Amino acid sequence: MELSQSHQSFIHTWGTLGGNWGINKTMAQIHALLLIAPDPLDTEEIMKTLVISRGNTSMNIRALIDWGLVNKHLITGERKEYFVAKKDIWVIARLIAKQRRKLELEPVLGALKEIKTDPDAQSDKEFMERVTDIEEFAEKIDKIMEKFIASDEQWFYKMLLKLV
Amino acid sequence: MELSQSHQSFIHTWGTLGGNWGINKTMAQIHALLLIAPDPLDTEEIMKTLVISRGNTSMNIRALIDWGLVNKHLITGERKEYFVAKKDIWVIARLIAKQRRKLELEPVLGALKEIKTDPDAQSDKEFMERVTDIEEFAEKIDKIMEKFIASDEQWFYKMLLKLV
DNA sequence: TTAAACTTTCAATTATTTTTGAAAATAAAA
DNA sequence: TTTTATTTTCAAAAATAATTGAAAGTTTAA
Repeated sequence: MELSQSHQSFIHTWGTLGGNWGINKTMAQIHALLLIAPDPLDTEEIMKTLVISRGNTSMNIRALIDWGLVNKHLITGERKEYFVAKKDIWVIARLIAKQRRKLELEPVLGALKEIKTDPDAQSDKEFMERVTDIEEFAEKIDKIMEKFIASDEQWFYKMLLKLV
Repeated sequence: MELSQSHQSFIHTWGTLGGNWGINKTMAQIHALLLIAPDPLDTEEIMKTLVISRGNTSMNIRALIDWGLVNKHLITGERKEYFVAKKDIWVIARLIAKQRRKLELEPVLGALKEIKTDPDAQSDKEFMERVTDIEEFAEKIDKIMEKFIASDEQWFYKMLLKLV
């Protein structure tokens, strides 16, 4: 598959954004390619289009499937696997939020709670205050994300109306 | 300055979190150290406490000041500069959101708009739909961040009440 | 002025992350 | 079975990012 200029820009943009969001560049680019592909693609085609190795392609497709952003698509009579991306940006955002919450926020919350159990820390008033402030803040962000992840699109738009 | 176990954990945790948030590890660790330091610290003390080089320390303090997370603190009669971190987690969150919006979201919005002007793209119905969906979503996130950045703490708590 | 105190810069080094590609594993077909 | 098609793994290589530290730059004091 030849990529037009605008398709390339899109893949590049999505790749850069991914880099900022804990998704590696190749993973984001494969995702971008599948997002704009009208039909399911196989590994071979993804490799060739993005000019990346077989191993890299395989690993990152796997990751996309783990995150729930991409699904396998089997074509009867064909042996190899094809892949399709979920197209709804709302669904995509929720899936990404879910992973980031799990991989980043939860461990930090755990670590902060752990720190607060240290007797040394407890005797340091200022320090405890700082840790507690941050913990409470992180807890709130966690709650918002939880809500967001479990929500439907309507909730999001209602929220926007209230906010903006 | 000797760091207690809990202080070390805190600095480590904050450093890890920073890594996920576009802030480099050292920058986040210096920030963490200043967050829990009862008094302003000078470059020498930061270097020694975190066991990092002078150059690294200088560059990252500079970055923290650019982001608005840290302020210089001059002591009369002393020649060297001391540094203090803003302690209010609410203020910190807004300052970080401001940078991330500028460095990450805005360029993506720009790129998406650019892509939409390409005649090639405009004739590709599916592609335009995808790009437009993402653009509209990003626009909404941008608006929320703008609101958040300009808001006060009350706004945030009111929002939380509405949401959760 | 000059010297001392302190800060910044940046080329070179070191550490970390990503990618490759060939071999091993798996699965379907003959 | 055995062969062929396809996917996965992972050690080594390449690419990228972070860090050092010594030299250059600044600023203040003498």
